[in-house]
Amino acid sequence: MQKETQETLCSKVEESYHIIGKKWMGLIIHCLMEEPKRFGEIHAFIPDLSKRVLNERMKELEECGVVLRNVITERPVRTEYSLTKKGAELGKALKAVEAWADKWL
Amino acid sequence: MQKETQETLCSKVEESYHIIGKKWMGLIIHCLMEEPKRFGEIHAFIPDLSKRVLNERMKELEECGVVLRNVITERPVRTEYSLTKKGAELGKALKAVEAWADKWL
DNA sequence: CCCTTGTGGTTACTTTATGTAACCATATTA
DNA sequence: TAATATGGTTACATAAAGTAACCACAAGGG
Repeated sequence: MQKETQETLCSKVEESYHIIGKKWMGLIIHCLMEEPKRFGEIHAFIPDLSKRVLNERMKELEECGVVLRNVITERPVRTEYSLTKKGAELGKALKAVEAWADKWL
Repeated sequence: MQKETQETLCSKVEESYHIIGKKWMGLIIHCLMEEPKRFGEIHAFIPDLSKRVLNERMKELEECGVVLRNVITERPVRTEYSLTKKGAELGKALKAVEAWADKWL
């Protein structure tokens, strides 16, 4: 028998876990916190993350407004990714998780 | 050319994102924050999460000390999952993410 | 002119993770 | 005797991620 107080899931909460619950998302946001970075720099920072998936993640982060993509039209073309305000605040929230990690892991 | 300040990834940070970066992890911890719950209750709370994966996630959470499994030897056998101290503190950290979600999503 | 370099991708294919539905063991109840 | 309830487990299908080769572009060297 279920409890009477049938809790229900807040869609915002659900959506946030859908974002940070994807593989590599946390680390990507973490590595953009200090300063904007180029594609290759992120890739160098997280070597186990393939270019294919990194590109996919960056598109997702751009689409949900966490990251801004700035294509620099020099040659060779460079792309710089930076956190938006929204993204920077997500990064700050994730610092709580990192503090937990530092204490417990 | 890479920057001189070659940042390197803290393994604790990496590990924490390896935990919360798995599908459903955040929601499972979220739903255990109020009170301990049984297998079926978690499953009812997150209907799209299959029993197969839920069971797998609970084993992982138990193994990394975030969750405690308590098998109640009544019939039918019931299993109650509760957050450990470590898990409760992770939950508190995740509240920062949920607050972000509430503001930005 | 052709060849190599560096960037940020993309492609085709393999491997891993997750979803799905059926099944199981146990005891209680109808 | 059959159905119910719990917390799983199993075999198989689909989706996500890993891997390595490739591409476009211009710059620079020979």
